[in-house]
Amino acid sequence: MTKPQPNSMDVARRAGVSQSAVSRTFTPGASVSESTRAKVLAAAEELGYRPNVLARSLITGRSHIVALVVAYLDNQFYPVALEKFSKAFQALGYHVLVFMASNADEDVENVLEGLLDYQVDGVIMASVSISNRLAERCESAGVPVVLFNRRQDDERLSAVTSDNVAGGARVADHLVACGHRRIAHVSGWSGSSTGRDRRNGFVDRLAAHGIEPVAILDGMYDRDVAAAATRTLFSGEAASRPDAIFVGSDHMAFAVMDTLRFELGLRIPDDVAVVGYDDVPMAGWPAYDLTTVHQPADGMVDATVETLMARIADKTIAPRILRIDGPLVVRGSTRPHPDPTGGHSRD
Amino acid sequence: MTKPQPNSMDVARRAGVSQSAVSRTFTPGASVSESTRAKVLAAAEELGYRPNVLARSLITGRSHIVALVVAYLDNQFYPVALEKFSKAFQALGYHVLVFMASNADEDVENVLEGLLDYQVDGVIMASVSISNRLAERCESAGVPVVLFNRRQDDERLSAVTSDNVAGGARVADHLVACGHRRIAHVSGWSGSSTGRDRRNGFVDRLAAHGIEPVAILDGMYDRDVAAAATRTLFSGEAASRPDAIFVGSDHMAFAVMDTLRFELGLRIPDDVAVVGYDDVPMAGWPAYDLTTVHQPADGMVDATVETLMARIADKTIAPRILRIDGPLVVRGSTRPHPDPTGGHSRD
DNA sequence: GTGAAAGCGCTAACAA
DNA sequence: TTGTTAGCGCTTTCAC
Repeated sequence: MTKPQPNSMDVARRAGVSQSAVSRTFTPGASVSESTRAKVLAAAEELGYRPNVLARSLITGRSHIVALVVAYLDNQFYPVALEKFSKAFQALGYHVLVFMASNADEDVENVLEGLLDYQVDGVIMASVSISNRLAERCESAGVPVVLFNRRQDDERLSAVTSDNVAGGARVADHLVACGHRRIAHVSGWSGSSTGRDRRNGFVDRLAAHGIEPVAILDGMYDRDVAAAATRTLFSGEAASRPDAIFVGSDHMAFAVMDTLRFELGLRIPDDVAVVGYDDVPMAGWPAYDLTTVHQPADGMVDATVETLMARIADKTIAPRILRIDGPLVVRGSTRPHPDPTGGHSRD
Repeated sequence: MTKPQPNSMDVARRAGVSQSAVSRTFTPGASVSESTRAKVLAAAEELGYRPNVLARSLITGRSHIVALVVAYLDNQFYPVALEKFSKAFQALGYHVLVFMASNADEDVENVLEGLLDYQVDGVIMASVSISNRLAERCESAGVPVVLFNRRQDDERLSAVTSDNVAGGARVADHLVACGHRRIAHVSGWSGSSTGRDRRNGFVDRLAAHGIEPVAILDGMYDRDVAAAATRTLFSGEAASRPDAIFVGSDHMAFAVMDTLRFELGLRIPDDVAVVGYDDVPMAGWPAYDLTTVHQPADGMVDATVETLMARIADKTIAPRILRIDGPLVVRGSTRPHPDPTGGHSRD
């Protein structure tokens, strides 16, 4: 049952050629005559031979393995991205090795060691919560890194995000256009660039409309924290309560909506409007029907893959920082005000 | 910036010992004196040396890589499982290489080749839709396989599932106890063992109660198909419409509920009761509050990991087929009938 | 175009 | 306990 895997020498013997002829047959750019190539292929087929990628990587220095570092998969945006990443890399002859990591310093070390141990050709950091040091240490060890859905102030690191500042601004415009004036924000983790950019874009544009948010609470990208924040928003005087909430991610927005409807008994959008960020598939499900900023996962993944592959091919090229814009998708969790109090328009 | 990674020879020179001493220091069971060990560790630390896992695997025949083959990550059960798998393997010094695969024959070949190319130590098939042949060919190539959340009639393959037959039966009991008599089933893909087992357990137990389902439609584990099935169920005469639906997975159940509420204008559970299967986190969210059969993901993952590791350690051990039972979690999508027509009880 | 030979970084006998 | 010596399976000069 357990046939030992044949190696290139077995194939060479069977084909009546040298071992290097076998290697050449399986090396894309190498020079082999059609006849030997045919003999080798035939022998390989009969024996069920496939070159050992690991052995090859020893000599070429390319493992054809890419690491994906991610903190959690609760937020549907990440599994969706993971699926796309895996398919994209598979099509390029690469494969994705998964590393789960929290913020803990200990984790950072373990993950780093793992990355280096497996000689990964590149790293995608899809987590918002992993320490910055990790990316820097990978780069300084010669392993290209691309940050996905986050960026750092460090300009030496490649990063692909949506245009979070513009997205936040777009939400502000929309809520104002809907006639809202008492607006709250349950933000993404303020330790993450993504959370900060969305908040800043939102708050600044609100200010341009002459509006200050009634409250800004950090939702930590966590359902429970976001739910608690929602309760806080509605615990005070009636006058201080928001009539619209911008939530820093769809994942949290669902928790906010659940709390609003089922715990506080409020109607969406009649009593409170809600806007999210990401446009994960679930946002389009009728149960939520959430107005949200679309993050173009396809485009972001493609850009990330391309950037990483370029840096793998040539480590000397300059890092890229890409911002891929996405539209606001208006759904049923917000409703244009029939008679906007202030008549503010979008520009 | 790009320091070349040091190798064991560099460390040996620096520590003033032989290269094998370095190897021994990093090989758990090897015999090294405390003094050389200390010297090696110091030198390694200074140089930032870590053994190359790939080179090691060439000689040991263990890559410390496990493949996870999966078809899609839409169904929340799979990302949750993936996260647990990755963490569990990381704790054991293994890592997960992801392979996305559809049913297509072409995919089966590509995935198989990928698995063999990377010399993975073991394979977890978490997909319900990948061809049976793949698992068999891995095993016959000497790569241990464990099926996750599915099984095959082939007794030579290890498999870990929940007790799908018992789970289906439990749903039948519950719906009957709730007083329902016009019961429909939107099943999981009938090409999958999981889909068939749940259906059979359900239908057989219903029969024991003297009830025949009003309809059984294959939902293919797909939201759109399940939604279409729901429309079909309610397209006929009022008398032929179900007052309860058992759906073969939570993922489909959400689509069924959305269709029921927002397209057909029906109330759950008043007009129609709905039961799912899996108990993914979302099933507990108030927006759905879905009665469902709990699949113990933790237990299933642990059992799968353990089974796979055992077979990696000793390929001659017999395959295990494990069924891990989970309870029915009753939530708001079903309601006990105040006055059950037939007075059927659960046993 | 082809084979011989050297080595990628490591582990595992084998002597010492 | 230690160093020396063979490889693991492959790619890549280098002569031919």
